Amino acid sequence: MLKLSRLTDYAAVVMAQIARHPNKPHAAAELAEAVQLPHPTVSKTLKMLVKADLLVSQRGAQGGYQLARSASSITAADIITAMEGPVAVTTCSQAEGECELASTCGVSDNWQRVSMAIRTLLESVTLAHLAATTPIKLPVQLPIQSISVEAVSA
Amino acid sequence: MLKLSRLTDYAAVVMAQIARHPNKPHAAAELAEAVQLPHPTVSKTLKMLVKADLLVSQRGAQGGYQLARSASSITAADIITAMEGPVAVTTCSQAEGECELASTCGVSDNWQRVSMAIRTLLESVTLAHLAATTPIKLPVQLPIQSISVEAVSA
DNA sequence: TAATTGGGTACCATTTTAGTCCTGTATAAA
DNA sequence: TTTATACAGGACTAAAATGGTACCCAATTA
Repeated sequence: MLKLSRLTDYAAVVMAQIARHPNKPHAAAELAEAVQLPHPTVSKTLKMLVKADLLVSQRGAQGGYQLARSASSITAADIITAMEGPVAVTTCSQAEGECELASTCGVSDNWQRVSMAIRTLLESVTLAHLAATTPIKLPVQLPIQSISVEAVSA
Repeated sequence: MLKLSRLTDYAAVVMAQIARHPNKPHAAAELAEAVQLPHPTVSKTLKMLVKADLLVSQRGAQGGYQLARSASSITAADIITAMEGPVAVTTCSQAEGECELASTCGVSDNWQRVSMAIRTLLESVTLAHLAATTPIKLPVQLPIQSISVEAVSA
C-alpha cells in the first residue's frame, strides 16, 4: 500500500483547515469539531506539527494554532516528515550503511533513487495545493532514460 | 517514512537475484542462501510472487522459481502491489467513497493525484532497473504548473 | 517409489500504531 | 489578582499489522 499513517492523514486535513482560514488562531477543540475527529487525537497531531515548526501555538484564552509560514511554502513532504520521519521507501534508503545485508542485497542503490524521486515529488506539492479545492496538476512523468539492461536479461 | 514492508523489500531483492540468472529455476533454499535470509521467510515471499503472476514455479526435483516474464516488463509497482496491495497514499485514495469523513476532509482529491503520480513513477521503474548495478536515471521532476491558490491564502 | 521441491494454512511473538488521560504551565480577560 | 482558557509533555493501554515459523499436503522426477 505504501500508505501514510492515519495520523499523517489527519495532519494534512488539519493543516488544510488552518490554511483555509489563516491570520487567526485555531483552538484544538475548534479544529476537532471542524474535521470531525476526536479532540485528543487532533491535539496530539497539532503538538507534533508544532514540534516540527510547521505550526506556531499561542497559549491562553483566545490562543490556538497558526501556520508557521505560508501555505505555499509548506510541502506535503514537510507534513509527512513531521509525523513519520524522513521519507524513505526502504530502511536502508534512510540511513546509509546500517544494513548488514548490503553485500547480498544489490538493489539498495536503486531504491535510494526511487526514494529520492518520491521525495522530490512530495516536495513539489504544497499545503496550498492540498487545501485548494482546485485539483492540482502534477507533472506527467517523463519516460525513464533508457539504460543498459542487457547485462540483466542475458 | 512512507516505507515498504520488510517482505516487500525481500521480494525486490529476491526478484533481482532471479533476474540476474534467468532461464534456470531457482529453488527457495538456494535463493535464501544467496540473499542471506531465513528460508521460510523467502519461501513465503516467493509464494506471494507466484500468486501475483510475477514468478512461475515448477515442483519436484530440479524445480524452482523463474520470472513469469522479462525483467524489463516487471515493474516496482508490480512487486509492491503483489506484496502489499494497490499503491495508495491514503486509504481513501485506494477505494473511492469509503471514507465517511469525505465531506469535512477537503484534501482527498489531491491526495489521489499524488498517489497516482507516485504509482506512475513506480511503474516506470522495472525489475531490470532494480537488478542492474548501473544506477537508474529517474526523470527530473518538472515544476508543478501553477494553479490559483489565492482562494487559500486570502 | 523415494527424494526433492513447491503449496497452503494456521499459529504465535513482536512491534507499531492509535487513542486516551493526567498533570503542568502560559496567557488573557474580568 | 483571580479565573478560565488553551497548549505542553509524558505515561499508559488497547488494538492491529507485521514478521516469522511450523506443519502437512501435492506434484514431479530420477
